[in-house]
Amino acid sequence: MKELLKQHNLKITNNRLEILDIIKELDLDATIKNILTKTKIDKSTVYRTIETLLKNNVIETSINHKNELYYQIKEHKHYIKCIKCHDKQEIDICPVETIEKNGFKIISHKIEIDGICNKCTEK
Amino acid sequence: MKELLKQHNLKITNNRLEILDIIKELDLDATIKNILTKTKIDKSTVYRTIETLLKNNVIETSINHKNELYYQIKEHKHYIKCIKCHDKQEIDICPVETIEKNGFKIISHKIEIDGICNKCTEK
DNA sequence: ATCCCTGCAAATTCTTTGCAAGTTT
DNA sequence: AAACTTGCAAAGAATTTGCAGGGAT
Repeated sequence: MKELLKQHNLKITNNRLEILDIIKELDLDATIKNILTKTKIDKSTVYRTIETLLKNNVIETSINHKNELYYQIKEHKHYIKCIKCHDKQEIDICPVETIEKNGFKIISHKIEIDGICNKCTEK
Repeated sequence: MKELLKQHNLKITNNRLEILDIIKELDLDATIKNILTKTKIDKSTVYRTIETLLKNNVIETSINHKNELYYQIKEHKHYIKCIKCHDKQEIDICPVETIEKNGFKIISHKIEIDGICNKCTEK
C-alpha cells in the first residue's frame, strides 16, 4: 500500500494506509457507509481522503449489485462477480482493444458482469 | 414509456412518465441532482419513484466520468462515451457470451468505455 | 372499493467547511 | 521550514419518514 501512495506522489500517512486496507478488505462492500463504520478516523478525514485517492487515480468508483456506489483500488483487471456468495473471479481476457472505432481514444474502461457462480447454483 | 411501465406491472402515473422522460433526456447527466432540478414533482416522490423503478428493473445505475452515479433506462446495449462532448456511440458487439466460465450464470453485465471521440481530438 | 401514489413538513442522515494543531517530506 | 493532513465542531445538503388526501385499476 505504501508503494501505491508513493507511485502517485502522495504523502504516506497512517490514515491513508488504513483506509486503503479497509477498501481492499471490504471489496464489493466498500461503500462510504461501510468504510465509515469500520474505522475511528474522523468522517471528514475519510471523505477528504477518498476524494484525494479518487483524484489521484489510486482508487475508482464502481457499482455493486444493490445499485450502491463503492470504491476499489484501481488496477487493470475485470471480474465476474457472484451476487450470492460475493465471490469474485478474474476474467483473463479484455475485449476492449477490439472495440475501438472511428479514432476514438480510450481513456478508461470497465467491464462488469454479475451472476451466480457454480457453487451457489449447486446449493 | 407507458409500455415500459406496463411490462413491469407498475401503475402508470404522470409522475413516473415524467421522471422516465427526464432520465432519457438527461442521458449521461441523469444524476439525482439534475433530475430534481428538472421537475416540480416533490423531491420525496422523486426519490420514491426512482427506488421503485430501480427495484423493478426499469432503470439501472451507472457511473459517469465525474464519478457521479446516474440513472439510465435499462436496455441491452453498450456504449463508448466521449468525456469531452458527452457524445455516446453504440457498440455493436457484445463480448459477454465469450466470457462465461465454470458454469457461471450471467445475470447482468455492463461495459463502460470512456475516451475522446475523433471530433474532439481534432479541435 | 381497494391499494397504491403523492405532496407536505419535519426529522434524520450524509457531506462539506473553517480553523488550529499536528505530520510528512 | 514549508506544505500538506487531521480532528473537531458547526453549517449546509441530501435523503427518509409519517400522514392525510388523491389517483389508478
